Amino acid sequence: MRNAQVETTRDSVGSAEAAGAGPTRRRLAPAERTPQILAAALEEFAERGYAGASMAAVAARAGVTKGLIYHYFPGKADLFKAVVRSCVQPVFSEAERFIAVFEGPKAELLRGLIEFAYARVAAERRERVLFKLIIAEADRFPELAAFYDAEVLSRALPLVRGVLRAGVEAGEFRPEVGDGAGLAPVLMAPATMASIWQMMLGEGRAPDLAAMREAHVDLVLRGLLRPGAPLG
Amino acid sequence: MRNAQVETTRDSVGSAEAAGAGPTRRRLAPAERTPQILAAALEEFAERGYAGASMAAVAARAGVTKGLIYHYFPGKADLFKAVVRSCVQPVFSEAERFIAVFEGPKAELLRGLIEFAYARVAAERRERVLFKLIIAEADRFPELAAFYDAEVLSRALPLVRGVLRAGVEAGEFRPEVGDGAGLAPVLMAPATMASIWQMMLGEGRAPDLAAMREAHVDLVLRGLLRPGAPLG
Amino acid sequence: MRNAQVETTRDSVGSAEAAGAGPTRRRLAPAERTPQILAAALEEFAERGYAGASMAAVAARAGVTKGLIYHYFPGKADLFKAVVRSCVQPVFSEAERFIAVFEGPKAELLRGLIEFAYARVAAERRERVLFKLIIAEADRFPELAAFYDAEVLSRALPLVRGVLRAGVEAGEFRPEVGDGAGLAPVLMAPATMASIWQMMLGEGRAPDLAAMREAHVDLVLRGLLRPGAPLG
Amino acid sequence: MRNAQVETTRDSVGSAEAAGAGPTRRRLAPAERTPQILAAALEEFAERGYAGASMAAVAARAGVTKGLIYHYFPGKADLFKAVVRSCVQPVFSEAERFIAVFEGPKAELLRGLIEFAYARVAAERRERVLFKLIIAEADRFPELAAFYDAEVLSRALPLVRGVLRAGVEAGEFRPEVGDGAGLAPVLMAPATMASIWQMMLGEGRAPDLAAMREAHVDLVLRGLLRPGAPLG
DNA sequence: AATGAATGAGAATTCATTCAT
DNA sequence: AATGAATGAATTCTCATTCAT
Repeated sequence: MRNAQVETTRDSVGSAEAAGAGPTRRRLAPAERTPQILAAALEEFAERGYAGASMAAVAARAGVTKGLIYHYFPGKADLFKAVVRSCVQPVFSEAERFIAVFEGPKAELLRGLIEFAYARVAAERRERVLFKLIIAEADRFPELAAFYDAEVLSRALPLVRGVLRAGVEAGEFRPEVGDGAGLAPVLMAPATMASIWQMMLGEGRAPDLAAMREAHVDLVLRGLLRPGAPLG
Repeated sequence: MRNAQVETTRDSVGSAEAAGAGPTRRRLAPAERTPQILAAALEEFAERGYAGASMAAVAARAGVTKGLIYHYFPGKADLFKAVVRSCVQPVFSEAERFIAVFEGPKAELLRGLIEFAYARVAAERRERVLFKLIIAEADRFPELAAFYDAEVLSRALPLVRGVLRAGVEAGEFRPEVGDGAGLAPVLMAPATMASIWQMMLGEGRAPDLAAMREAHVDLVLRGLLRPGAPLG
Repeated sequence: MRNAQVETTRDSVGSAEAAGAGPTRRRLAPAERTPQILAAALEEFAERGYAGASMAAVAARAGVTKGLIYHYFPGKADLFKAVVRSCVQPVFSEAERFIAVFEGPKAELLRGLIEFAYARVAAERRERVLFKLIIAEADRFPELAAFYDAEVLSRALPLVRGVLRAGVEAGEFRPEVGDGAGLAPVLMAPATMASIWQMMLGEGRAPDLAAMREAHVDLVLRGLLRPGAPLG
Repeated sequence: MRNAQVETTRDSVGSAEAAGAGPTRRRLAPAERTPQILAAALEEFAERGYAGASMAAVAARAGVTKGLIYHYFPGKADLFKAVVRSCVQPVFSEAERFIAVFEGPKAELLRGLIEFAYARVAAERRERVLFKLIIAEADRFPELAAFYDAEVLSRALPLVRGVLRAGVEAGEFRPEVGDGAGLAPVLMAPATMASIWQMMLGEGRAPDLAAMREAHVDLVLRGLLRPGAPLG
C-alpha cells in the first residue's frame, strides 16, 4: 500500500478539460493524437524553452496524461526533436514550390524570395521561437545542430545559390557572383536576424521590418545586376 | 533539470572540499569574491543555459559553497542578470575608437567595420555564447531584451548609420541610401548571423567566414557606391 | 522500477510489431498460449527479479501484447506464482528413481546422491535462478515459502534421512546418527550453497565445485562410517 | 526551473514527527545522521528488497526528507551498498577477535567457530535478510557480487582454512585435510543455509537450528580428527 | 482471442533556497 | 563572511492495469 506518506504530484486537477483546445479524453487514433501532442509541445517549448518546459505541462496542454506522452514519444528530447521536425518541413516545401513555379527574370525571383522570407518573419511567431530554441539548445543537443544543418541550412543555401547561378547564366547578374558560395548566406542573414530581433524586442523596438526589406532588396539588386540593367 | 545522461553527482557529502580547483576557502572581501562568482556563473550559464545551470555547480566552479552565493546575490535570476551586465561593456568602445580615428574614404571605413565585425566572430567564443543566452532567455527576462536593445543595438545601429550618412554627404554613396534606417540592420545582420552559425555548427559545417566576408564587402560596396566610383 | 541506465524504451508507438522475435500474432488456443507466456515470464523474472520484471517486457518476450497477458493471468503476482509452480517438478523424480534403483552399500548410495546434487549445480542455470527467486521473494509471497517447503525441502530431507537410517540399520553408519533429523540438512547444505555461490560469483570466483564435492564426500563418509569401516 | 513563483503551502505537519522513530528534525552532525539513515535503509531494504524499497520510505523511516538522503548518498544503489557494508563489518571483527584470542586445541576452536556461526543465525534477523538481498541482487549489481566476494567469502574462507591448517600442523587433524581449499566452503555452508532456511520458512518450519548445530559439529570433528583422538 | 490507447499512481532524482552554526 | 545540513516542491520517466475497439 504505502499510501500514507504519498506526496501526490497530482498535477492540476481538471486542467485537462480547460487547458487543451479539445474535448478529448476518449481513445483516439495515433494519427489524431500525435499532432495534438506536438501542438501542445510546441506551445510549451516555445514559451518556456527546452529545459524550462515540463512534460506534465505538455500533457496538460494536450488534455492527456503524462503517461500517454510517453506512449507516443520515448522521452523529452525525442518529443522536442519531433516538434522541431514537424515545424520546419512546410516552410521549405512552400519556398521550393515558389521557385519551381516562378517564371520571369531571376532578379524578380530573388526579390520574391527575399520578400517571402520577410513575410514569414512577420507572420508565425511560433516558428521563429522554434528557431530560437534550436539556437539556444544546439550545443546541448549536437543532433539538433546537425538537424538544423541538414534540414534548414543545407536546404536553404542551395536554393539561393541555384537562383544566383541561374541569374548569372541568364546574363542578368554580374559573372563575379560565381557560384554564390559566400553570397548565399549573406543574402539569407538579414531576414533571419530580422526574425530574431522581432522575437527578442517585439515589433515596437526591433528594426522596422518593411524598411529592412526595402533596403535589403534594393542593396541586393543593385549589387548583383550587371551595370545598366534595369532594377525592375 | 539536468538530463538523464548526467553521471556526476555534484553535491554529495564531503565533495565540497575537493570540488573547486581554486585555492579559495578563506574569508575574502566582497570586491574579490564578486568577480570570482561572476566568472564561475558565466561559465556555467554559457555551458548549460539558464534553466540548465545549477547554483551548486556555480558554487563548485567558484570554489565556494552554495550558501555564499546567496550571500552575494538574492537568487539565480539576479545572478544571471549580473553576469550578462558584467560582460557586454568593452566591445563597443573598440568600434567607436576605430571610427573616430579613421581617416580616408567612407567606403573604406565601412569595409573596415565589416571586417572588424567578422574578426570578432572568429575570436571570442565566450561573447558569442552570451549573445546566444540573451537570445534564448530574452522573453523570460524582459529586462534582458531591454538591456540588449540599450547596450547593443542602440549603440551599433547609429554607428553604422553615421558612417552611411557621412558617405552620402561626402558624395561617395548613392543619395538614395538616405539616413540608413533600413540599411543599417541589413548591413549588420550577416556578421551577426555568421557568429550564430559558427556557434551552432562549428567552423567545419558553418558557412565559411572568409567567403562571407568577401561577398559581403563586395555586395555592399557595389550596392552603395555611386555608379562609376572605384571599388577601392 | 527499472534503473536509470536503462536505455531502451519498450513500449513506444509502433514497437509492438517489431518487438517479439516470435512468429505469433494469430489467434491461438489457450493450451498453446499459456506455456508461451510462462516461458517468457520465466526468462524475465529470472533476469530481473520480481519487482524488476515488467509486464510489458514479458509480453514483448512472448510476442504478444500486454493486454493478452491479463487475459490469461489476473495480474503480475499470479503470473509469478504460475511460473514457479510450472518449473520445480522434474528434479525430484530423478533423485527418487536413483535411490529406488540403487543396489550396494548405503555409503555408496550417499556418495552417489551427493555427487548427483553437485552435478545438477553444474548444469541448469535456469533452475538455480529460480531457486534464487524463491529465496528473494519468499517473504513477499508467503505461499512461495510454503511451496518451497512442501515441494522441495519436505521431499529432499526425508530422502536423505531414509538413506541415513538405512545405513545405520545396515550397520554401516555409526548408530549415533540416529534418525538423521539434524544431519540431513547439514548434508544437503553444501551442494545448495555451492549452487548459490556459482550463481552469484560465476565459475571463476566461486569455490571450486569439484574440490568441494571431494571434500564433502570425504568428510561425510569419514564422519559417518563406523570406525574401521573401509571408505570405499 | 519553474520554481520561483511557488508560494509553498507549508502545511505538512506531522509526517516527520510521526513517521521515524526519532525526534529528529534539527540539524545533526553527519556522524549522527549517517547511521540513522543507514538504519532506516536497512529496515526498508530488508522488508521490501532492493527494487521494492523506495527512497521516500527510507526517508520517512529516518524521519527526514528525501532530499537529505541524496545529500548523504549519491543514489539508491550507493545507499544499498553502504547499508551492506555497514552490516558486514562487525561480524568479521568479532570472529577474527575470537580466533585471535582463543587458546586451546584447534578442534575446540573450530567447534567454537561453528557454534558462533549458528548463534548469529539465531539472533539478528536483519543481517540474514541482508544476505538474502545480496543473493537476490547479485547479478543485477555485479559490484555487489564482487563486494560479497571481497568482504565476505574472501575473508571467511581464509579464516576457516587457517584454523584447519593450524589443526593439521598441531597434529590434531588428519593430514589429508591439507590446505582446506575444498573443505572450508563445505564447513561454512550448513550454517549459511540454516540462515537462509530460517529466513524463508521461519523458526517453525525450517530445519531445527540446534539439531543442525550438534550434527554439524559432530560430523566435522569425527571427520577431521585423527583416528583415536578424543572428541573433547 | 487480441490489440494497443489511455490512465493514474508512484518511482528516483534534482535543485533553488533557507538557516543553524 | 562562510559553511553545509536540511527542506520541499517539481521533474522526468515507469508501469501495472483497464477498456474501447
